[in-house]
Amino acid sequence: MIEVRDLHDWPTTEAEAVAIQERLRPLVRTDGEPAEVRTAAGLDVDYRESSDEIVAAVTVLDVETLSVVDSAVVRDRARFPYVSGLFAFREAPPLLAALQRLSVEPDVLVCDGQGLAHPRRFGLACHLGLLTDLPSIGVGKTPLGHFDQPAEPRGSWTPLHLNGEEVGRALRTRTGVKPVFVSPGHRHTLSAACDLVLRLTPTYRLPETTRAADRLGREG
DNA sequence: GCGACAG
DNA sequence: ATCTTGTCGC
Repeated sequence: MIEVRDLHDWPTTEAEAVAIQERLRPLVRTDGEPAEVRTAAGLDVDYRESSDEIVAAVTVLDVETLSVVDSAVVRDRARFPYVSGLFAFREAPPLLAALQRLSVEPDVLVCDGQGLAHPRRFGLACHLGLLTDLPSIGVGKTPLGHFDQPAEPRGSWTPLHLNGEEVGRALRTRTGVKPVFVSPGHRHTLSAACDLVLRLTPTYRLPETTRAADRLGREG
């Protein structure tokens, strides 16, 4: 079973949330990657009409066949407003609860959002990876930072820069379609993260892990 | 004052 | 995130 480390209290104010990010950022490891990735978890959150109701969905896929081998859904009420840069304080609590309900421990977490591509280098993927101590990566649909357009063919990429640092890549997962934005979360390198995203993306723009979690959250 | 702003 | 029209491609 996935253990969630008790590294911080859940904040009420933005200042408290920022302080937690600053304190935990040095604990993130950006080296290494899983020795072998047999299973990958997709994490996604669905927002309902009240905008206060949120549904966290996690699906574990066999990386070879891309079939779903485990899943969990948690309905909750958001306890933190949406603030760019403080995303995790809104989405992480139900996602962690869903992760704890899994019976299969995935080799890597594929998060819907950024990892190191974050103003304080502590995006959702870093936060979830650190609290579970699992390898994690972020795959965002919208960039946080600046990039040049990668070449048209699938697999092409360009660096994603933020505050003068290279924090991730704009990666073309499908020829002629706008790229996704990949950055390391915890215990994972950037290049291995991009390799994994391409393996999880044989057909569409977004990884099958994310697509499966999105579908599950929409139903449940 | 103006633009930027993960989901 | 969600809303919404038009266009392209399989």
